[in-house]
Amino acid sequence: MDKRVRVRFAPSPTGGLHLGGVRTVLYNYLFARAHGGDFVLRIEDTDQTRFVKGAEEYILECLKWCGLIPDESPVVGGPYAPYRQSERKSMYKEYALQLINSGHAYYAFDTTDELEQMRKDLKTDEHSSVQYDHNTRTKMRNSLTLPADEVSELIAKGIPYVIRIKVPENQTIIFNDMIRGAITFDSNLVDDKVLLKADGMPTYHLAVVVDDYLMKITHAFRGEEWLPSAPVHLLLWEYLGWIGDMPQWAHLPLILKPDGNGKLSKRDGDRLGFPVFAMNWYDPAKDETTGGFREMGFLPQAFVNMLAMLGWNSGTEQEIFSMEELIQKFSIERVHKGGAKFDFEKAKWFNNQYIQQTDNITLAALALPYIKEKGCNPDGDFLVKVVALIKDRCTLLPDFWAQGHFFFATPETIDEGAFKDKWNEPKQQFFSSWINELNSLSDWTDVAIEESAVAHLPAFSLKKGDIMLPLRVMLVGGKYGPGVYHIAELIGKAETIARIQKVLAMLA
RNA sequence: GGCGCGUUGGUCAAUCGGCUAAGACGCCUCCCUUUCACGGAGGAAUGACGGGUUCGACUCCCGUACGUGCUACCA
Repeated sequence: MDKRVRVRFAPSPTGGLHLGGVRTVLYNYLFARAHGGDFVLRIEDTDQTRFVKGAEEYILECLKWCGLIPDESPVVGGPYAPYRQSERKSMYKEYALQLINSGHAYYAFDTTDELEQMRKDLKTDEHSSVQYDHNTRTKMRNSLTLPADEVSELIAKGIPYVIRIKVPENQTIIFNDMIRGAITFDSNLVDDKVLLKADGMPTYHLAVVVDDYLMKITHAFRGEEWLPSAPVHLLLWEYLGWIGDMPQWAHLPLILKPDGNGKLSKRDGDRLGFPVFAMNWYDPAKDETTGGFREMGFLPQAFVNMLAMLGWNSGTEQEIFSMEELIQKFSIERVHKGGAKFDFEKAKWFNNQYIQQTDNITLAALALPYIKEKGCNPDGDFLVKVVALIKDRCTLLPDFWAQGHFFFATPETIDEGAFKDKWNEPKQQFFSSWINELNSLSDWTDVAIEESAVAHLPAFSLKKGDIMLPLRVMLVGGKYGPGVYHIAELIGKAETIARIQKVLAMLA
């Protein structure tokens, strides 16, 4: 008896795909999969002035990267095509007209200037924002105030008009939100939203309702910023005679700035040094690129997992979930009501967790581009060994270079300061002498190298601890990295000796 | 200004009337490691505030404060 579950993600192609957007997709996707339903992607490109070329392709690519593939979309099509609202333009007017005929909508001929004037004139200290509603519509030029013949004359003459919804007076509009429960609005405070614009395109308000109906959407999840316009949508479902088919709503909490207040925006990312978009976004109009999580070195699984936990949790202590587990355990009812401040440190922690649980061969392939970018092209098996050794200190993919560059190339800079004040003659002599010993070492393993060093130390009255730091800096360039002898083993005999000699020469 | 939504440590958060208020991130201390990291052991909340209801409230109700969203022929 129950209808097949159908959900949708309906972005407008105006720019990069924001964290919050991806999370909305994710929750939609998880819900659809959990219920054996369909996940559709619908492009809401009704505002031609804000349309950005390439944005749609970018969104598709983001979804692909995240593994959130729609079942129906402008590219793969589907039974309810087209999936771009601009291509559905002709469908909307019919419904707007239907609303006019039933008395729930009307034509309005007010120009932008007239609207502005009205808002200015009626503005008071108490009401800083005046809306076009049951109160003001009687003072404007519309089919409610104008004689019928004049209205048809204006239309016949091609005078631009919009169609507005006629919001009823003194009604309480109630609807149930899957996350927030019952939400109540006073219809007197709801304005007569434009449904059909002068250019013939629908506004979001008409388009969502018509398309959700036509596409048989059963559950509509969207950002909390839509809550205030929900009563308009509700009224539309009712007036169009579709109320029985209205989807169940869930308004998702906002993702907020880590510091200060407000919604997280692209600017905050730039300012605080972390991405806000899923992938790099190039804005052709401004000729600038905004960084994304993908390019910063996040694994898509970690990114998705992190997003899932931002506003939802399973009620257990588990934080790491595979997509399959998320599908199984996610429930919209457990989504938080309050907005969450985005914490980039926690995001990085998720990535580190995924790096640790990824096998070294896969990891080597993921790290390789970042190493090639620096001009090195290590052998595959060698890279896998290096990855195994340094992965626990890597959080983002580029860290494989930062933490392992000395495996692929001789360090360019040497942090002499790290050991120079304790450098002395015996140490100088030890290293000069020891490299000869190393040269004849047949068993080149970390254990053998260490044994060789330990055996050679007493002759110079030195202890193991005396040479550890200098040796490390000689091989690595700084005070970091895995075990020194292990590094020596991996970079090989010739390179080890060469690096020691090089620094010795510098110090002489 | 109006309306909507929210409010548990710095952050994400568990708790759905019994709390000595989980856990994670981050931070700090110590251990391990003669590097760094990992790992291990610890440290830090008078549950925004004020009233109710109740044997008992972080949990329910009301008010206040604060935050946030909307208030376009943008979504």
